[in-house]
Parts: sequence; C-alpha cells; structure tokens
Amino acid sequence: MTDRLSVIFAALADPTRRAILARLAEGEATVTELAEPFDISLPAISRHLKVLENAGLISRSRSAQWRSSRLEAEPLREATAWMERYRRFWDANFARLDAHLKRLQEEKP
Amino acid sequence: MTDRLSVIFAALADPTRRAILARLAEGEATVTELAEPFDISLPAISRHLKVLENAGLISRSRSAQWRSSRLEAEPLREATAWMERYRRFWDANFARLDAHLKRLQEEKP
DNA sequence: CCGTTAATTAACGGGAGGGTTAAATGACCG
DNA sequence: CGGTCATTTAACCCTCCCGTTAATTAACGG
Repeated sequence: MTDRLSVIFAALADPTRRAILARLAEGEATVTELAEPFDISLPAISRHLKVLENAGLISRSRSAQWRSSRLEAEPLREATAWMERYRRFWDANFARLDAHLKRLQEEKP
Repeated sequence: MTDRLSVIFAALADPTRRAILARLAEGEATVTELAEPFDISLPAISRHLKVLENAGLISRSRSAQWRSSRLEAEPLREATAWMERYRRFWDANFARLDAHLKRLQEEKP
C-alpha cells in the first residue's frame, strides 16, 4: 500500500478524516478546534491529521503553540483524475458522446 | 466505518483492487482470468472481489461453474461527487469562476 | 458415478489502523 | 523560573485487512 493513490484513498476512507477536511474547507483550524465536534481524544485527532498530512491532503504551519491545518486539495484532483477513466460507465451523457465518437470512427475507417 | 462512502474509498485504497477494476473496464472476466496478472493466491483474489462487490463496484453473475464480474461504476460517481465539493481548492478555472461569481454577488447586494 | 475445473470457505499469522490513557515536548505568560 | 495550555509521542488493546494453505462446494463432462 505504498503508492500515492492508495495512501490518498485510504486517508479518505475514514469518516472522521472526511469531516475534518470538510471543516478545513471553511478555513484553517487548530488541532483543538478540529477535535471539538468529535468525542474522541486529542491524540486520536492528532493521528488523523498525520494521516491526512502524509496523503498531502493538508499542510500544517506552527505559530506559537498552535499548529493550524490547511486544506490541500491537489490529491483530490489526482484521485478524481483516476476515477474519470470510468466516467463512461456511469455518466449517460458521456456514454452518448462515447457512442457518437464510435459512430464517427466507423463512418470513415 | 459503516457508511457507504467509507466502504467505497476503502475498496479503492488497494492497488490490486484498482487493477481489477481497470481490467473489468475492458469487459467481464472470471475469477481466474482476473487473478492471472497477479502472483497472489486465488482465495485472495476471491476476497478482493467480495470487497469490491460490497462496495457496489462490481456485480457478479454465474453461468455454469464460472462466476464473472462486471464493472459497476455508480459508486465512483458518488465518490467523485463528494470530491467535487473541493474542486475550487485545486482547479484554477473553478477558482476564477468562483471569484467571478463572488464579484457578481457583491455588485448587487 | 468419478474426476476435473472453478471458486469459496475455514483456519491461521502478521501487521496496520484506530482508539485509549499517561507521559513528554514546546511555547507562552505571570 | 513555574505554571499552564496545545500538541505529540509512547505504550498498550483490539479489531480488521491481506496474505497463506487446506478443505469444501458446485457444476461440467467422460
């Protein structure tokens, strides 16, 4: 499970971590601020943040004794890019476009 | 980890499973066919398929002693939809659109 | 029937993941 | 300095995940 995409998807596979990302979409936040909505311990949150950081989904800065996290969505772009390869399997419009292109190709070989 | 999205992301967090999905994008395949490129045991593949099935990423049909798998990309649509909420954090075009809309909004309050 | 082929289930082991509490670190502040 | 606040690290559980091999189920074909 050493490849980048696996690390990203694994990071997203936890609801607490996704909630943290959602919170960070509204702006930077410190560890205690991020922990507040959940009733799990601070060390647990700290570890979730480390997982997100390893996946590149957040970056962190320190000022005084506070360490604030910042959303970095680039990995989401990568993950989305991977999924896009399957878009034709779910998107009706894409399927039509697909069929259209196939038809064009068959018209002049 | 009982929610749907978590199950989907967890299923995608394994490179073998993503490779299986890639293979299935080319068409249905039996378990042994799917196992062929990997040097892991058949039971291991069988379990990967169960994980993918639980995530709704594949469906399976049986004819005679063969059980063939079929790609079902709908969960990928869901996962993509979730990620889309963060698009403005990575997509420059989206960021511009975002800023543009914000400007419009400010023009007539 | 019996043997073969396809796939799953069972039983086990190692390691990672997510949680806990207690202790350690680091930086402010009186 | 000493205390306190924010955060991380350490040590420990327990469960789940991924792999294994051996045994089981299921269906075909002579």
